[in-house]
Order: sequence, then structure tokens, then C-alpha cells
Amino acid sequence: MAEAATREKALQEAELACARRGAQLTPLRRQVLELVLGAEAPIGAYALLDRLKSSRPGAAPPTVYRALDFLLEHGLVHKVERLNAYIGCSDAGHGHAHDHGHPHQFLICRRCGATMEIADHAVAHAIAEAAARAGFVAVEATVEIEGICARCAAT
Amino acid sequence: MAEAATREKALQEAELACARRGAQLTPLRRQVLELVLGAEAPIGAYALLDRLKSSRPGAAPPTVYRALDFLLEHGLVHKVERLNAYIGCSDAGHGHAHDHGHPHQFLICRRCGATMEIADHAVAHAIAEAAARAGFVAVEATVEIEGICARCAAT
DNA sequence: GGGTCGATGATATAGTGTTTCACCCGACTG
DNA sequence: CAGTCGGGTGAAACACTATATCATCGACCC
Ligand SMILES: [Zn+2]
Ligand SMILES: [Zn+2]
Ligand SMILES: [Zn+2]
Ligand SMILES: [Zn+2]
Repeated sequence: MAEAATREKALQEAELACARRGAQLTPLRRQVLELVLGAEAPIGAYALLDRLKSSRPGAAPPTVYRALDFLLEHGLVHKVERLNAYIGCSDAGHGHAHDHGHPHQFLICRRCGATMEIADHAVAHAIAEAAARAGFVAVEATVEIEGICARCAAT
Repeated sequence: MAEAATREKALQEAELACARRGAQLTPLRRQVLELVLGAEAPIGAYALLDRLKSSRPGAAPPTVYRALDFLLEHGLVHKVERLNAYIGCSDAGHGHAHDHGHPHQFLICRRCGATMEIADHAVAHAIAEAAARAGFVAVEATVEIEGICARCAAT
């Protein structure tokens, strides 16, 4: 995520989305979301915990994991499996109730660690087709593409 | 993996592939590969360690992780990130030297845990295209599709 | 013999995630 | 009002996954 203004907007969209879905974005959950959005790159649970401790000294692993579970459940953050880290959804608030997540893919730069979320329809379609050809009913797909980002390639 | 005969064949192909590449498939590495291939589903490193201990009492985490590193490096096994588990490559031995891996995708059944490797060209192509559109040079992609397998859907 | 290199043994430690029990508080109920 | 039920949080311990470090061994070469 980027500028403070962008984060503020994302937080407000998150509040709206939660309100629409009848989910409670409590102060703790909102704070964890804020930390995720404020990180320069996908951030690990224990890094989040460290930052959380400055304002909540009693915080423990379950504190952050429970908040992350909520945020994941409601599509406000995603987990990057290859990094064991979490990143704010770049298109949050556009899901309906009971719609836990949307098709998405990550581009992870090997050089600088920057991670960008994309939502490529052709990729999602190809995946659904490939699964169907194997008689498989696809529900959700993790797509994490590692390589060199445009910025790093330019240097 | 499946039948003992299939495993035997995969092991022999692995030996050939290593010979071609000048890599040493030592007894330890071969045994770990055998354990991975013999598992019913993707198997975790510590589960491998437990099984390994029956014949090598002194085995410790680095024992199995080093063997896995070798097998991963040479494309004989893959890691399933969503499961923190390892699975034998269903198309091993078809890579050239310095070719660490081939495009592949996994279909993971939520019900029974069965995990199948596929190598769908359309998916790989769509991913490369999507990355290129973002100015990104894709090097490797993790694609893990979760859903319901044909067998489970039939019940 | 001495030197080097890759593989393994062995111990300790780091990083990631879960279980469990307790407490609080707001809502609903008799 | 007392009771109770649920979700959210606090707190401690634990389980699971992976790596760092140093020592040892044997093969190969000079
Ligand atoms: Zn998203
Ligand atoms: Zn970069
Ligand atoms: Zn493969
Ligand atoms: Zn199944």
C-alpha cells in the first residue's frame, strides 16, 4: 500500500463493506487492517504483532491471528502463501455477503519484494477450464507469480 | 502417488535424471523421495522425518530439509504452499540441467485431500501474458487450486 | 600427507500458527 | 431484575515448520 490518503480511503471502504455485511470492524481489527495497509510490502503476523504491541502491550499471537482471520474472511486482506505474509486487498469492499474473496493473483518481485495484486480474468478463466477438464470443481485458487517488477527491470 | 510399481518406475526415472544432470541421488535422498512418492497425499517435512526415523534413528529436521532441498532443486518433488507439504513430481526427469522446475499447477481436494499435479499450457500462458501486461517478468508461478475432486463430487 | 569439497550427524534456535481457559460485555429471555 | 447466551478479547502454553551452526566423514586431487 501507499500514501496515507489511500489508506484512509481503504479503511473507510472497509467500514462500509463491513456495515453492509453485518460484520463488526472493531477497533482492534481496524487497527490491524491499518497496519497491514501501512506496510510497504506483505507483512508477517509476528511483525504485525510487534507493531501492535506499541499501542497494545498485552497483544499476543492469537490477538493478531484472530484479527487476520476476520479480515481474510471478509476479503479485506489476503495471505501471500509464498511469503507467509499478509497484504491489503487492492479491491476490497466489492464482494457480496457470503462471497469470501474474489479471483486474484499476485506479482511478487524477487529483487525488491514489492507485491502487486491483479485480477486477471483470462487467468481465472484458464484455471477454471483446466480444473474442469480434470473433473475438478474449483472453488478458490492461489496464484503467486514470482519474477522481476517493472521498476527493478528498468534499473 | 499410487501403486508400488508406479513408485518404482518414478524412482528409476529419478536416478536417470540425476545421472544425466550429474547430481547425486544418494541413498538418503532416494529414501526421502521414496517416502514422498509413497505418501497418499502431500506430506509434511516432520511426517517424513517420523517415517525416516524408523530406519535412521539419528535423523533430525535438517536431514529431511536438506534432502527436500535437493529434490526440489532437481524438480523431483514440489512444495504445496497451501499445505506446507511436499509431493512427488508427476512428470519428473523431463527437465534439462539448470532447468529448475516446469510450469505446473495443483488441484487440491477440500474433502479428501487428494492433490493432483497438472501442467496446463493455457494457464501458464495466461499467467505470462497477465504478468507482461503489468510490465512484470515472470520467472516462476505457484498455482494451487482448491475445490472438490471428481471422486468426491461423485459421491 | 595435506587440502578441498560435498554429504551427513548433531544440537540449538528461529519463525509461524493453534489450543485452551478465562473474562468481559451487550443482547435477549423468563 | 436474574439468568443466560454469544461474540470478542486477554493470557499462557503449546504445536508445527524451517533454519543456523559447528563437527565429522569420506572421496578426490596434488
Ligand atoms: Zn483482493
Ligand atoms: Zn522490484
Ligand atoms: Zn512437476
Ligand atoms: Zn476428493
